[in-house]
Amino acid sequence: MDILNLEQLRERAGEVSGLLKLLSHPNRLLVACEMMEGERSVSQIETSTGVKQPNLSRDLARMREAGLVTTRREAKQVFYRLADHRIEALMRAMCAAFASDLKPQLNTSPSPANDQGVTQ
Amino acid sequence: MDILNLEQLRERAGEVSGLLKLLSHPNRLLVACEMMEGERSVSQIETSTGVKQPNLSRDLARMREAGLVTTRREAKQVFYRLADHRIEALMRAMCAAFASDLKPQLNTSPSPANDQGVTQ
DNA sequence: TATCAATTATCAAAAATGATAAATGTTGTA
DNA sequence: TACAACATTTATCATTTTTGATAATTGATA
Repeated sequence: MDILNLEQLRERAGEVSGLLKLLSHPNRLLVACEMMEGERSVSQIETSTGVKQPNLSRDLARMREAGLVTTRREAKQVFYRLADHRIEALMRAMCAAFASDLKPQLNTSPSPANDQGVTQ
Repeated sequence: MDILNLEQLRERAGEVSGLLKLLSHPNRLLVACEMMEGERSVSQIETSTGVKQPNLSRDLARMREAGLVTTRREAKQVFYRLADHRIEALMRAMCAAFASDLKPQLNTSPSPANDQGVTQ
């Protein structure tokens, strides 16, 4: 028995795996990471990630429909952000999990040379 | 700037998204969840998840090749387990993120019936 | 060799991807 | 209003990948 027991996750396997699928592509993962720092317009995301706009828009639409992100329109621009605390928590957890063994920059091995304070 | 900055994740976006892709299918997600509780034989996983063996084996092979799980052979049976602490941490984080707003059964509400102390 | 456990091979159907073109919606301006 | 410019979305297509099912194969044990 772990944090979430299998039975519960079985019920939600489809839902959760659907969300994960949207994070399982380099472009969309970058997009989601970009939004960890706050809301971003489509143009901003296009510039920072290098994903071509039509494909980016389609990816954003999928993420929107899945409830991964929400939008806000301001004049011509549409701003995207991570939908809720669950998603933010997942992103942080992913970063924590996968950053930890790449470079010593996490709580596991305090590196003085690293100026990138990790908040968890 | 967040826990893992975008530049680092960009470098690893392919790698990480590749791992996520393997968790982004209901069957494989269930398989991974099953292994959160310890190593499991292919037959055990087949039984508990209901995934047909050939497809399960193929999925397990992909997870193996991606470094998500490792194996140990004992007589006729092959036992699978999550590869390392990163993966375990990711799974726990996912469960935490997605269980938290479903039912209060997380660290937020200590359940005495849970005998498997969670190490994070 | 017979049996059990697991893997590999094969195939058709479904879905995802990247590229390009066309169509929206919004704002400012004549 | 009409129109142009910008930001975003939708449509379309060929290619690749994934999927679920079935059959065949390998490996280990008695």
